[in-house]
Parts: sequence; structure tokens; C-alpha cells
Amino acid sequence: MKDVAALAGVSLKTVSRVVNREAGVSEELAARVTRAAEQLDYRPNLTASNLRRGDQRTGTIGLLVEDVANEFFSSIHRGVEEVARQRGVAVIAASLDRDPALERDLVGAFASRRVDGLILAPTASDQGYLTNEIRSGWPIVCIDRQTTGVDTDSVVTDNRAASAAGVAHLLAHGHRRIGFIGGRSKLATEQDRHAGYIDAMASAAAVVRPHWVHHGAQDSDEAMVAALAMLAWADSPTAIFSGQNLITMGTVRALRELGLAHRVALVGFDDFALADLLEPAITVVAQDARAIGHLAAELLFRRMADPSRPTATHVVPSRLIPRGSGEIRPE
Amino acid sequence: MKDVAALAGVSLKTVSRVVNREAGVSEELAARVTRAAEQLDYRPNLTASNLRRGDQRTGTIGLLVEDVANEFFSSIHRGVEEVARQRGVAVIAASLDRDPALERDLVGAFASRRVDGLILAPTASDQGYLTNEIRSGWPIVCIDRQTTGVDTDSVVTDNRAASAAGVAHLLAHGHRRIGFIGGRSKLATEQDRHAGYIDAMASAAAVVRPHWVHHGAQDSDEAMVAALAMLAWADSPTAIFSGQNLITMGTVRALRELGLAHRVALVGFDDFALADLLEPAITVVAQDARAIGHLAAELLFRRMADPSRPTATHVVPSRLIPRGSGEIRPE
DNA sequence: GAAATTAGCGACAACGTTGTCAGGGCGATC
DNA sequence: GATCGCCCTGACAACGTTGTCGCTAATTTC
Repeated sequence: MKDVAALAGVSLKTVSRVVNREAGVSEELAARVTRAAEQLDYRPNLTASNLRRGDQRTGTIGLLVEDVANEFFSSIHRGVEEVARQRGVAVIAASLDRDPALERDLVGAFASRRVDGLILAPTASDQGYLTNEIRSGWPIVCIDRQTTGVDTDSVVTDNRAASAAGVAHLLAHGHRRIGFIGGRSKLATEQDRHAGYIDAMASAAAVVRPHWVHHGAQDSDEAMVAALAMLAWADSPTAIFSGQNLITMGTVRALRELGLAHRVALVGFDDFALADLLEPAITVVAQDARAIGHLAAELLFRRMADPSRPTATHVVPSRLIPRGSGEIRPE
Repeated sequence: MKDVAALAGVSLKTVSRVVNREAGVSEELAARVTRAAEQLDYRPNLTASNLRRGDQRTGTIGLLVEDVANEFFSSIHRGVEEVARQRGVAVIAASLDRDPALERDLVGAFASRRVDGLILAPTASDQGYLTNEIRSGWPIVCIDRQTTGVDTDSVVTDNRAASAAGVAHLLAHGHRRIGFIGGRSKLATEQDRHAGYIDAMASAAAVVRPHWVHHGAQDSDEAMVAALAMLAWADSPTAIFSGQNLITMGTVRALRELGLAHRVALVGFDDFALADLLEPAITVVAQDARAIGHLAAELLFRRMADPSRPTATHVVPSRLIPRGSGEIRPE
């Protein structure tokens, strides 16, 4: 900028005015400055600008999710990005890998970077460490799971009801022996989905045997192993409800391996690409990930504009998409 | 920081020293400062720090890809993130949606943010606009496609050879009438994959009819329409080679719809989740997206450390994974 | 015991930008 | 012809840090 000012023969401030399109610069001067800037290939330094500017905005928001490569979260990312782009705001994303310590570290790192706001899919069991940040007015929106211990805006699915609906669908097709395969049981989403399963089973007066329930499947492979084990019992389930997209995929693998894909029913939480092309096609309880991203970002910007507005929890609808695997009847 | 200094009764510089763990502060003082910082919930301002620091590093790198929600690119993102995290560097990602104007805009935006380096999957047909940035020493690594018009490090697949191998696989299984469905023909990747198709056909002296070749499928749906049209001809192809993951999915849909999934062979470029669970399972020419992300990030950091090193193009291997759809023989 | 070294700390300037305010020029008004 | 007001423009300080250097007091060295 100094160089531009020198080349155009004007003061720093005038260059600043031209760059920011402020009123009050004669056309002639503005043209001269613009020419000089182009000639020197000048790029304004946004970080310095943000430092000096009153509002302290960095034009950056943070997004912390379980894994940016997971279809569900990458779709959320996309949704967030779309809203942010309209406002010229950049998105920094990172993966937490269900590691609570990492969550705290990355939140700290984002705070140091002064991101203007944070969209967080919490993985730690308690977000008490956020208390100070929130009190200081740092805008935070939680997605997928709610925070515990602090009060933030959040965008969630009614996991319990959605899960109960999925299980009820299986019950309605005549199943009584229904298994549940879930992820890390410390996560609230996980617990809610399990609770929904229990709810549905209870309201149908269906018995739940311990070996029909598996918690803690971390990925597709672990889910497959769990499903294989579950299906090895003499009184094995005639239907399975799986708590998450990767788990559903693992379960499909297990059913295939055992040649049971057309005999054991399956309903999965979360939709995924190609679910409709599998044989049988997979019935799922679907969340609209991109819409979640949109909404979360909108809420974040609304809170940034007005930090004092009361926090709210938005429950986005989920819907059951029957495709075949969930409509298999018990033999 | 001022407040911390005041509370601890020391100078700003001392606080700075403690925060950065510089030597030369007595234990007692350091403890006092640390306590004060905690009490005030102080977070260092990284942007100010970077501004002042000599090296002008923001601890941020940019990643520009076609779509962060596309499995191929989100896996790359993940790979980049893993390398960046080790160094305490954050990743800003954005989607270009194959829009050249957007590419220029976002590159400019990232330049203004002073990201320390850029990983770019080019979508514009010419990156001449980058000349100045590169000359000024801005580290850039290109992935997926090479830049044209400027000289950068790049990480690419040998699209032409890989594509030829895929088509040769079909030829080896007795096919002569092989179709090609590709994406936007302006993209270099696209052209190379098409060229590979032509190469393989030519070296087998197989005829290529114009209506067996479709360019410009932008998404899964368009690919499906193209495949349906292609398969409607009297001399329709007995096998199809598809140029990208979304296109493969659309083609699968078309084959299903026509009841040809087990009669028309299919080999796709790019692997995707569940490809092995489809019926038939889909034979693909697979790139290791995460490895591409790793390598690109490593190269970027190497260039950041030594801007003068000569640029190089790294060709990552791709491999053909036979799964069933590519081994169907013509009737 | 004096000189030299070292450890510990602070004052000040600077990074690249913008907000504030003051000043110069010029036409309009009385 | 003096005064007022307006339009441009520039000087300066400030944003939150850290690099440089200088100062004091304690420790070591001869």
C-alpha cells in the first residue's frame, strides 16, 4: 500500500479510500490510484484491515464436525459454505474424530484466530469449557447434537422420535425381534437414538434382549463385526435398526456376507448416496444435511448481528424413506 | 493482553514472552502472568500476532475444489487437513462449482486473507491470472488437474493412461462397442480421460461412433439422461466407460432402469463408497483421494519452507479394481 | 574488590491498515 | 472583500502483537 501511495503520489489514506470505495475522492485521483494498484499487483491485507477496523471481524467462521469426509458432514459443510459465501465470509473446517480433547484444542485454536462465529457438532460430553467464550459474546451454533452445560443456539433432529419412527416402521411390518447397532454411547445423539428404539419397542410391548443391542461401533468395519455377531445367535433379530450412516453400510455388508440381505429387514439413520441402488434398497430415516448447514449458518449470522437475542433450539424434520430393506417381513 | 499485564503488574512484553514460552522470564513471574491470563480468560490474537511477526504467516492454507461435498474432494480435504493439523495450520476450503469466474474471485479472496499457501483443483481453462501471485512467491499446489499458463507443483493422476487401462479392460472382455460419458469437456481431466478412451479404442482398432460419446454431463441426473439416450440406439454400446464418480452413479441408474445392469458392462473413473455392494458391484479405476490430499499438503509445506525449489508434477498411481460390472461380456 | 558477564525485565517502534480530525482550496453568500 | 461552508486530501494515532535494544541488578571472573 505504501508503494501504491508512492507511485500514485498520494497519501496512504487516499489509497485506503480508493480501495474501500469510500466517497470523497476525485475521479481523477481514484483512477490514478487504481492504475498504480494494478501496476504493482497490490492486494489489500485483510488481516491488517480487520485488526484496525472497529468491529474486529475477520470475515471467517469455523466449522467443527466429526469428519469432513463423512457424507453427512460434508453436506452440512456445503450448506454452511453457501450461506457464508453470499456474505463474503470464509469457512475454516476441521474434523474432531470424536475426540473430546481435540474438540477443546480446536475450539481454542479457532478462538485465537478470532473466527467471527463457530458452528460446532459437539463430541465432548460437556461443553462447560465454552462458558467464558459464550459469555464474552462469541456466537456459537451447535448442530447435530446439543451442547450440555452451556446455552447456545442449536439445530438438531429429533433423534429420539425419528429413531422411534424407524423402529415402529419395522414393528408395523411384523417384526418383534429387532436389533439396534449404535455408535459411541457417550454421544447424546447416540443415546437419543437408542432411547427412541427402546420407546418404540416398549410401546409395542416387544422384548429387548441385551444381545440385540450393540453400542460403540466406531466405523463401518466395527459395525459389520457387531452385526455378524448379533446375527449369529439362535434367537437373532429379524430386523436391525442402525444408528448412523457408516453403521448402516457395515450392517449391509454383514447381511450380504450371511446371505440375509433379503431376509433380515434393515432401517438406517441418515441417508447416503446410492442407498436406493442397493439390492434391496435401504430404507432410511433421512436428515437433510445441507438444509441443516443452511439453517445453522443463518442462525449464526443472525446471532452475530444481534448477540443478545435469546437462544433457540431448532428441530429439523427427518423423514422415513421406504425403499425396500425396511419392508421385508419376518419369515 | 493489556489487562493481563496490568493485573499481573508487568509489561506487555513480559506477557508476550510468557504466552510464547520465550526463555528469560523467572518462574515466579511466569506463574503470576499465567494466573492473570487464566483469570481474565485471555486468548492471544493470532491475527495481530501474525501481522507483527516477521514471517507474515497466517497459519492458514486455502483449499479450492469443485465441491466439498463430493466424496472425492472431501477425502482430499481430509487428507490435507491431517497434514495441516500436525503443523497447527488451519484449512479454509471452498467449492468452485466448475465456475471459472468463481475460481478467480476465490483465489483473490484467499490472497487477501493472506493464506500461506493454496491447494487448487483448477476449473478455469487458464490460470494465467495467477502469474503475478506465483512470481511473488505465493506457494500453490494444483491437484487433480494441472494448471495451464503457469508453472506450479501439481499432484495428478495420469488420467489418460488410467482411462485407457479402464477401456482396455472392457476391450479385453470382448467388447467392441464401448461408450464414453464424460463431464464438462473444457476441463483438462475430462479431455485426458476422453483421450485415453480414444487411445484404447484405437489401439484395439475398435470403431468409435459419435453417438457413443457424450460430453458435458454435469451431475448424476444429466449422466443418467445421457446414458439412457445412448442405450436407445439400435447399435448401442455393450459397455460404457464413465469419466467421474457422479457420472458413474447416473449411469448405474440408467442401466437399472433399462434392466441392463447385468448385460451392459460398466467401468467408472473414481471409486465411491458402496461401489462394491451394488449388484453387480462396480468396477472402477480408483484414485486414492486421501493420499492425494496428503501429498499435496506435504508439497505445499515443502514449498513454503523453500520457495525456490523447482516445481514438479507428481503423478499418483491409480488402479483398476475389478468388481463385476466391468467383467460382463457382450452377448 | 573491581570489572565483566549474564539474567530478567521494560520502553519503544513497527507490522498494514483505517478512524479521526485538521487543513487547504474554492465557490457562494452577505 | 471578508466570511462561511463544502469538498478533497493528508497527518497522525491506533488496532494487538512482537522484535530490538537498553537498563538494572545479580552473578561470575580475574
